[in-house]
Amino acid sequence: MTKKQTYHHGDLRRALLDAALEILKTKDAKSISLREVARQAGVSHTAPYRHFDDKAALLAAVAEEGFTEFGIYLQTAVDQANTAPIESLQATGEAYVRYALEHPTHFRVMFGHFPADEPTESSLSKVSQGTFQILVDIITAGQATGVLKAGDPKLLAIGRWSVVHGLAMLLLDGMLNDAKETTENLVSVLVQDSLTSIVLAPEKLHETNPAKT
Amino acid sequence: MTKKQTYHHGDLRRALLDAALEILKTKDAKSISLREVARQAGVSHTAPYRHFDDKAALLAAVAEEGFTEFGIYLQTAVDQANTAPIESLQATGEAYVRYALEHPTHFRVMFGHFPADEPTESSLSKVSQGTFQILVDIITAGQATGVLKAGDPKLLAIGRWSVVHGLAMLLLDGMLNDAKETTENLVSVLVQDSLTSIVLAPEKLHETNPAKT
DNA sequence: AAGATATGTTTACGATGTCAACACGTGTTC
DNA sequence: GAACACGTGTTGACATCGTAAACATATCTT
Repeated sequence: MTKKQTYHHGDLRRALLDAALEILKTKDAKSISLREVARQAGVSHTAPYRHFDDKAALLAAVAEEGFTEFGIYLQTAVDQANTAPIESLQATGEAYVRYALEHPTHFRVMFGHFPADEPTESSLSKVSQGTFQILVDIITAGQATGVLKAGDPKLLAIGRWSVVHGLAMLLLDGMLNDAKETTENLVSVLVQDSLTSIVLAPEKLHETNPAKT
Repeated sequence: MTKKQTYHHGDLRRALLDAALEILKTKDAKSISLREVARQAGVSHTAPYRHFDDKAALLAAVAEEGFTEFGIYLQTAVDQANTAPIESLQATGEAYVRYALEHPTHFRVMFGHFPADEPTESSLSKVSQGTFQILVDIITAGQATGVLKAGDPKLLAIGRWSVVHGLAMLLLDGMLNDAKETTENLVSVLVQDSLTSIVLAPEKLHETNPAKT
């Protein structure tokens, strides 16, 4: 008997999130159902209501976990890259898109459940802000060492964010299916290209191994 | 009697699309229901099936119309702008985001219903390809006159596309709600900034009224 | 005029999100 | 340790949804 046959589950909230993640491996975010999540977790179809206000709240929690994981993913990319801001930006940019492509359904849940006009105070948006901060920090550092151009770091970060987010979305939506290049190449080239708009010495960008002059 | 009380509707397909568009003014794309569309059009709830395979097909048709309208919107922006490629790119970029913000629900339907891996042969993707072509043409022209840098125009277009699409999406998702700037300013500045990566003489970019030298 | 076909309706089914009422364990208090 | 409140899970119900089948009516073809 592997199951603990208690009436109470122990940590149903956790189990429901896991169940949702499991289902997201197979199904689209919009075709997922609360009842299916409950079924997957082995509980009755209304049990989730003891832990989440409604279906949207469950998905918001899934999204929040996604952002946390996503943040770690990006931070890892930064840590593994050269400490130079340019390489960091390149690495985070590629990692951003890679994550989206590796976790397409989760990624969509993450970005599909924000109320565009409400005050952004939820813990969800706090977490996503944290992820965004990674970018801001790199840029601030790059400006300090004079590698990146001056300007409001937040604004510049939004610019970087837009590029990779747009690219990720277009790829997820299959809009770029008939591009000749490998997706990997496409991403690498476009991210590098876009860096031109923030780097002070663009001519260095296209050296594969940027050497000091 | 304003209604033509015929049993047959006349152009129910059209009416259903209009009904869907009408509902999209109020409701989110994911919470729209086929039955509600039928109700709005004043027909029974299964009537739509005489014109669309299923709900997804109806939404795909809505998306297709969106892309057509979107294409006209962008083309208008191009036509009204200076013929110079840089101004055209700036204008299309801003128009892209503006359209998304003015028609948020429609925009989401447009980009929310592509199967990411299937062969892109639907008439929907044909239309969206056409919209994309506007960008490619501008870039090709700009390269011919030596204003824009060399390189595969399609690739460069994807780069432009990514920026504005990402920006639009992030704005729609409310991820940039606490930016200090006006949305309008934000878009204008970021689009202009991003143009650096494709223009040959970036120093000219920041003149408000670029004069011939 | 007659049959074929296109277009709309009625009815029905299973699935879904959510609510209300109920049942069971666990913790708290005397 | 008994009584009880509360947290957590279940059952049952309801309106709504997407969709299929059977049916009805209008229009087109000949």
